[in-house]
Amino acid sequence: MDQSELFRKFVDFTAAVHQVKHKLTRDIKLDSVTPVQYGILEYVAVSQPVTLSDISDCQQLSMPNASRELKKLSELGLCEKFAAADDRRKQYVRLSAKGQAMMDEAFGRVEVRFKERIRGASDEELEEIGRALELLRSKVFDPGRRPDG
Amino acid sequence: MDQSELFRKFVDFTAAVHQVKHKLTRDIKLDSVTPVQYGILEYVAVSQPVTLSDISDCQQLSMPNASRELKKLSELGLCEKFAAADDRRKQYVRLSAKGQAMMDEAFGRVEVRFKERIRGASDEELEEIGRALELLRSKVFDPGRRPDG
DNA sequence: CTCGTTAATTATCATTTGATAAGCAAATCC
DNA sequence: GGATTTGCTTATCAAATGATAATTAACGAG
Repeated sequence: MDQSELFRKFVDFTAAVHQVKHKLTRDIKLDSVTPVQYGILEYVAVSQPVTLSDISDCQQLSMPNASRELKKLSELGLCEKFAAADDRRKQYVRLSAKGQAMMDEAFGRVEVRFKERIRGASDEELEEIGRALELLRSKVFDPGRRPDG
Repeated sequence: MDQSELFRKFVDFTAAVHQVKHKLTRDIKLDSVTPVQYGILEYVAVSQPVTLSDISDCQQLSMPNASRELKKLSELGLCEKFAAADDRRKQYVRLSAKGQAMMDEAFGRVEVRFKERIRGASDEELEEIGRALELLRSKVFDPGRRPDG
């Protein structure tokens, strides 16, 4: 397997991931929350607490736009901001109880679909899948990875 | 590894894939083409020839919106439509020479970045990565997969 | 202390995107 | 052969998103 062949697999794979993820989550996105906002909530849910800058970096939003969307989410009562102890410029963000409940419910529904999707896999296959996820995560899809790292 | 643990890995993994893909392609998207249009071009490039309906399904666009965006791409000289021989209602789409050249160039630039990213991996690791991609592709991320399939 | 930098906010604007209604021609069904 | 369905198109509207400039407050270096 040379690198170019691997690249073709990579392209194909990422397209498939994107499509499958979309299928699993399409009608999950609660009303009153736009797709971008849902992405933010998902990110906060997994990585909280995070700063505005984290959101901006990881969700590829400019700071002004991230700030705007977060303000809306706060107004909806789904997120809370609180000042960082160490640096008073920073705003940490976490889900409110309401936001947490909403995301728990959303993840729960996605989880059901995910399980349908892997239904029929043996224990051994599940192990295999888990190992493959971790392998790719560490060797290819580690967002922090720098070419010279 | 139980299914719920696997699900958590899955969520984490898809987020990472999304983020890495974005990093690899962010400033690739040529001017004069919007992100949605770039997505269409990428899809057509990989799967051509495709029908309007295929694009609508796979890029999650309504038919009217898919039609509109494709019209713009045609006007830019990046795509060509041609009637299907069997069914005169259908419109097949493929890249024009110009569009193909543009996508070749775009993929080429992404490929360079991808190779930087996996630089340092041994031949054996590349094999491993390739196998992992295929495994996940077939067992988890096959977009066509039906729960009862 | 001052200067430059960082984190975030507000305001504003253009563009992109999503959604809907209406229409047409070709295919399919009875 | 008339009704229905499919594949696509056009037009239009509202909403979401992206981009920019200007501002504030806090931090950090010298």
